[in-house]
Amino acid sequence: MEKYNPREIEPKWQKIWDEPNYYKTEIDKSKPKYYALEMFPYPSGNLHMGHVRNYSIGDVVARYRKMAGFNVLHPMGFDAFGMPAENAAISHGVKPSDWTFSNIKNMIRQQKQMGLDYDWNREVETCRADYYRWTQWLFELFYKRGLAYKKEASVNWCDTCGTVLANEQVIDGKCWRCDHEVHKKNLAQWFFKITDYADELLKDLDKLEGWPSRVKIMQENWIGRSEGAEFSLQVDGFDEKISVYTTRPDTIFGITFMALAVEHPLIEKLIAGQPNESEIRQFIKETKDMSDMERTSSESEKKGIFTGVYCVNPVNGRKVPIWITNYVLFEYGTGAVMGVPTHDERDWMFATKYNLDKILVIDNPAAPLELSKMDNAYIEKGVLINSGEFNGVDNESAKSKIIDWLEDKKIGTRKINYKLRDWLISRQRYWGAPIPVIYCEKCGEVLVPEKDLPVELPDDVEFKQGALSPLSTSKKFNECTCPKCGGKARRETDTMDTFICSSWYYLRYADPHNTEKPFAREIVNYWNPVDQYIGGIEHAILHLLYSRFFTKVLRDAELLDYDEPFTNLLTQGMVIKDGAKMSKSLGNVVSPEEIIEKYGADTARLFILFAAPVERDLDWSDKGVEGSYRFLNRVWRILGIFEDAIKGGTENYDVATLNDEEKILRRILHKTIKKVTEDLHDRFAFNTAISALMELVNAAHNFQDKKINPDLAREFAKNLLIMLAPFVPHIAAELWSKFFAGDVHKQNWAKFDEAAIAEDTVEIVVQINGKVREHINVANNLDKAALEKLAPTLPRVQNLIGDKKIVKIVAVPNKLINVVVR
RNA sequence: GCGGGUGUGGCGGAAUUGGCAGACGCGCCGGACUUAGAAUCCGGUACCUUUAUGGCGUAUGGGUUCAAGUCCCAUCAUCCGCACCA
Repeated sequence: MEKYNPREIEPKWQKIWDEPNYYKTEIDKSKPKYYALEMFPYPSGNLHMGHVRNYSIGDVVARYRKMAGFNVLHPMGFDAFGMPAENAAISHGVKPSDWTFSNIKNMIRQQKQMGLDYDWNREVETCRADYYRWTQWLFELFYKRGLAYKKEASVNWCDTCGTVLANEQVIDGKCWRCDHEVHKKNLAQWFFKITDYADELLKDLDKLEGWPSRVKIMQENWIGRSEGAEFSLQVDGFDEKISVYTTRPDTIFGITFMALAVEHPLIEKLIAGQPNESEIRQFIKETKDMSDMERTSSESEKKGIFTGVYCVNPVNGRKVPIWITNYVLFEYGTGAVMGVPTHDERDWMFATKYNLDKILVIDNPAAPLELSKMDNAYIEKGVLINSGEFNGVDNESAKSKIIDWLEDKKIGTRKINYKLRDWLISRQRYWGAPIPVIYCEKCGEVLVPEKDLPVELPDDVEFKQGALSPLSTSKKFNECTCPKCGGKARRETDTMDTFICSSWYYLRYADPHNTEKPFAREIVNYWNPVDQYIGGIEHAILHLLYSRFFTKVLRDAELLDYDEPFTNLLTQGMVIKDGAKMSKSLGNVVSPEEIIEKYGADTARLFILFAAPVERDLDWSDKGVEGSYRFLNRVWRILGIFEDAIKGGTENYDVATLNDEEKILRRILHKTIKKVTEDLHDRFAFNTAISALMELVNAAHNFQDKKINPDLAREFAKNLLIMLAPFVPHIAAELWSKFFAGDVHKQNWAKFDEAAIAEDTVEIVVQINGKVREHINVANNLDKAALEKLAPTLPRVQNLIGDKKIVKIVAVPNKLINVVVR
């Protein structure tokens, strides 16, 4: 047989697979369906190793499931709107669409070079009008359901990107894309009301058994549900109340001051005419000028200023001073906080700094507290004191009792709060889906009628760094007539956050050419939800939370009939080299295309799947790649050695004719089938599946200088190639074509023969006091009682025991015997 | 600070349900083939010692158990997420 030459065979098979309908997927109710999906990429222009890892994992899953009898949907597409295309326009004068489409073309070429089994008939590109038409349609659906609204708010603004950002897209006070500091701006913006679904998004995390708990915990924290009470304090001398939210109603009798966020709307009224008004205004200004990072860091010093006004604690009538502070967040709760220094660390620090009163309301029954000796807030459990009729109640049960009492007396109410904010979806950018809204002087805000969708992106726009939305520079885009009254109107010039485009693409794959609606309900109900979603952990909140939200809204709109979009989620680890993530600045980038050129796609795939478990970070090793290449050569060579035998073998043969050595090989073969099947089907343990295949090939090497039974050789080759097919599709297809008819990728998955695995005798371990002292061969499945009887008769055991006494014998069939002596 | 993960040879990793620690691969050492090299093939490779029916060993210290990498408690290291959310 000729030498293994991936450069020749890989393009050969890729050409065959590229024929229009080779991977075409259709609904087939005779088989269980399986939807395997990798997160679609942003078309940056080139695949990186992270993509290679992602797609290699997905390809094994999809190819294996196909062979195992599932009707598999495995599509690919591009998350094609976004800033970089626009930056290319700004700096190189290239049209964003040209830049994007040429990048997509190159990435598809690279994906095909990897031998991935996508159904390209279903490809979606979110920047195409036939896709964003439906993104706009979905926006209108949200609008009609009261889930899209425009309001003026303090929002995150990134100067470098020249646009606003959602809370989820601000990481440590910095922009998720360009890493520049973000600051607050007051702007009228579009929001999606994700908070309406906060409770369900939280509760349904329990349904996601197939998700890593890490991701679920991150989402749980992000949603940030808390239970508490809301009540108001009357402002002394004003006809105003200050509403506060607290999770510690048990400390309500300990309020000694009131703390307001600098943005609190009541402040203007309170400070007008106060002697230190200008000083107060100065403090507010300074605080507002601080960066978000500084302001929200728990490290920063707590500062405040007294308004000169008091309010009244409704539970005990105590008059407490109202302060304006830098540590109360306007966005959360009511923007006002009750100050209980004795039982809250922040309040303690604040009260200490400004010499405010402190009242103990919870005592430690084990070691009674003395205020004068405390240098910290007491935040442990305890019993209420100084709390009227609640004295003596333990603080945990007091929480609920006090809320009941507040409700009874109509002072306050039980309240659930979330950290989750509504999703800010408008972007002052060009390369995105235009928000389909028209502003009419008479009729106000009007949706573009469905029949007029899509609102297409114009091309007479100017791209300038930092300028406002480029769409506002397009005359033909801006000027329009009102769909209601026909009068002069103008269009919304903001586009949608690209995370909206990616919140529903996995639905479009199911029905990608539908021109009547985004997708047909029954088709989506067949293919979706996604059975196995695969991607990076960086989307733990962003994309994965938004998609869950979309799914629930679409379900309520009766467009689909399930609750969660992704049944199982696999978060792959990063590809690192020399201890760091591959990056241009570190100069440790390995180009997938170079590796494929040198060793072939099969080697690249094999290495990346073998080198580490999928969830863990993968250390790139050039030597390791060579090892994978070596293995494929070994496979090629051993089948070459067996060539005549394989061709001369038959498929149904009498196993009894095999000699002992051949029986051992056959046993290893069937054990391997069992192991690989388990590793692929329920564990995604690709690394151990591959190591089992390596062991099998090593075992076959015993026959390199010997004659091998042709029937066994054929059985071996057939099953080996079937098992290799999902991992290394090209070499498997090529070798298969040399020995067998048909297409290896359309074979049924290998089945193991339980009888072949069973052994007559098994080796078990004999321990004395837990230490291995002897290995013996006994009949397979020899029972406990027999093993217990056997142990003391062994000469070695008798020798070692000497005159010590046997206290106990523990026997585990097919495993071990432990003789306990004293 | 809170929450979560991880810690096993020179390296990547295996041990799935508490049952022979180190599978498989890399590297290294030795051998075969070769004029020689490459490639390939075969063998060895945790550590220690008195070299064998030996001891010791899975971050550290303790515990449970006939038996612990695996379970429990504490500590250390490291990575990730959140972080003034009242």
